[in-house]
Amino acid sequence: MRTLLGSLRIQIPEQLYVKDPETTDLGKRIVEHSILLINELGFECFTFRKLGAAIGSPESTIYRYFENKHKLLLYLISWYWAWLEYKVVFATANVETAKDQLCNSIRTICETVKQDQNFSHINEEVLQRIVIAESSKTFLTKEIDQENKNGYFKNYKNLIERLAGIISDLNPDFKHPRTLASTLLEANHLQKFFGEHMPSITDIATQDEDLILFIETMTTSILNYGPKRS
Amino acid sequence: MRTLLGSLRIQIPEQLYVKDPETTDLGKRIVEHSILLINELGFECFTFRKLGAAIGSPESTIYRYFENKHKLLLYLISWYWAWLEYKVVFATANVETAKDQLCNSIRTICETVKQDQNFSHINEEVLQRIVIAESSKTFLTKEIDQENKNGYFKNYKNLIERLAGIISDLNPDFKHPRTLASTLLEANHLQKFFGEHMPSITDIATQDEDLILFIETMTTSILNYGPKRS
DNA sequence: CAGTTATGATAGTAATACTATTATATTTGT
DNA sequence: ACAAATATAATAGTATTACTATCATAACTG
Repeated sequence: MRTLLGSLRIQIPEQLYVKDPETTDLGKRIVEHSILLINELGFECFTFRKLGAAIGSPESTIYRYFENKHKLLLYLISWYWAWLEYKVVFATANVETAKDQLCNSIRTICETVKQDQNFSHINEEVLQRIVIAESSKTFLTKEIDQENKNGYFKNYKNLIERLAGIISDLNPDFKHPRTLASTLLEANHLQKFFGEHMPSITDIATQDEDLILFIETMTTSILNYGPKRS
Repeated sequence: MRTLLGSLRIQIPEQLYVKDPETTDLGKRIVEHSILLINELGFECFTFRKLGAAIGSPESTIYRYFENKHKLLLYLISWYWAWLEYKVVFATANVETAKDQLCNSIRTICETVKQDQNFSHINEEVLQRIVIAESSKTFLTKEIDQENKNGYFKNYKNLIERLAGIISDLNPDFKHPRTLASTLLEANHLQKFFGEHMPSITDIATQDEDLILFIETMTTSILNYGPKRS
């Protein structure tokens, strides 16, 4: 992933920030420490004041980069979706069959991120934990329709679209490629969270393999079964 | 459903309230109007002060029934899970095959609630909308482990356990009945939400039938495919 | 080196999430 | 029927949050 992060820039909808944090050291420090602090405190207890304290700047400075903490979260989660989409692109490049492409994509999505590819100021491992615990809060709001219209969820949609494309390649008759894509993406988060915090309602170990098996089986079986005119 | 609500009481973990709201008129008014107000404002903008204004009582009175708005939400969502479990029990009673039991359960879970069975102070139709948009906020918090230990999610777990039981009856070899149960339950919410607010990433019409078809197909195909030693 | 821009330091405001106090109803026991 | 207990109303107060505003200074830019 070194080359990826070295040469390609993760594109974030510019409506999500006031000033692009990638353009300054301070901006990068804001992003870097917001990830650590949201993970540590949870989004509800996270405040710009605390973030300011963590980086030694007043909260008013952070407002020059992000309008509010909700948009900062949207920014971080958007970053993750774009990053994940690139990982999926790489994982499916030069792969012959759509079946293998889908398996590789699922594996990419479900694999717990390991720290080692962390060359930028963004700690992807911690960011993934934020995505698992906080990402649904970005859209489960009363402002969803307006924010969706504003393009805040573009990167999420792109990822779903890409997965749906692979699904359709594998089975062009399948009627719900997008629904399946978003279901498997979110099921991954949900089950990871339950595995860690409500183990009694999971049958899945905390290792990745078991969850990948479930999601792979679910996906391939619905695609095999779905169009079969029996 | 008349008899159900008339004779059976929905059991809510008593840790969720300070004083049982079912025991007084005021308590019922608090519950009734909290449902309407959370639906109207969204959970973030909902406050005890506004709820007090809606029922003509000071906010301090509401604190005598619920410790805070998070616990009030937990109470409402718990109520829904218990209610849904009873609906599943009725929908599967006297049904011969596990296959039909599962189909009836899925139908019960996925059907959009219609207002007519609203005999109590609880408007189940509106409550279902709250469940769709807000229920994941009950567990996606930093306090999850403690709250889980305290039994706040008992009713949710009961429902998952019941569904998992039916799934296991249908296919005793299937390794992930709980995971499948929680996945289909939450996928239902997610897709209903996306269908209404982010239609571009769904292939599912806003009618129930299409979503039920997807979830039924997903469930039955993984159960057919899963254990098949091919 | 003047002018712009970014940041720091500090203050202020309305709203939120409570807690506390006291007065007044209402219910309950005898 | 009346005292005692309890529930609710009315009101006030506090720390924190989510901002907004102002001004000084530092840093970069033409």
